[in-house]
Amino acid sequence: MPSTSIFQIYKSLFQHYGEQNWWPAETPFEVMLGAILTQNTSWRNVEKAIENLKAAAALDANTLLRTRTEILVQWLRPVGYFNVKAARLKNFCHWYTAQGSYERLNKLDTHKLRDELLSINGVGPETADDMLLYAFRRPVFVIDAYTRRLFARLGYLEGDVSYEAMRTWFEKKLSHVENKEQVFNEYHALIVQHAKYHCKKNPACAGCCLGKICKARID
DNA sequence: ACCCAGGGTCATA
DNA sequence: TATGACCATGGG
Repeated sequence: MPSTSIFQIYKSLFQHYGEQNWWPAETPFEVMLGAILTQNTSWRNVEKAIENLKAAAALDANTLLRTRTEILVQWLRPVGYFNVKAARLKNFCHWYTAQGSYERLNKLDTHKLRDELLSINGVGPETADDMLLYAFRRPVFVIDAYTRRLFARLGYLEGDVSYEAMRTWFEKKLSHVENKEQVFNEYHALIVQHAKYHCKKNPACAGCCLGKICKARID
């Protein structure tokens, strides 16, 4: 286990990349739709689909529920898996409207809200945590493939530990920090940013995903 | 031509 | 519980 703290890695990433200002969306509802649409899909493609929904003035639960699946699928085409995701969006909208409103949902404690989100077919642990962190501003640490890969390469964890085990591990390591919600928000975004723009563009980073930062300040 | 992208569900053993 | 198949467009 490397000696550098998990919080120190955060500080290094933040110093290197700066604030990420996630999630790129205008409303909590848009955050939640985007979280489903970006499943195993590049954000660039999600933006196109969101644009289609906005152009059709269909970025709300009731309109989406009224929209015929054949039409919705056309709007979702750029994200891939459009048949699957059209069904998942409708599942989500059914749940969302049944809950009444965002304000009402936001009254639930984080554990209860997480269970509710996970009960929706098409919302798994990572998508639920995206929603909790970026739509409901709860201090939940999101685990994604980049997080697994990075911290496995740095020698902190095995890459195949369960989602829950890894999430609680991070939350424990960061249990002392102030403004947890804000730190978790930036941390996840920074990990994605790092994976997208550093590892691939820095050949020297081939074996160590934290690249220059890792060699200069962490290892 | 191949691989990956801000995953999740379902059938099978 | 643990794999594998499947979903499907767009960019490198």
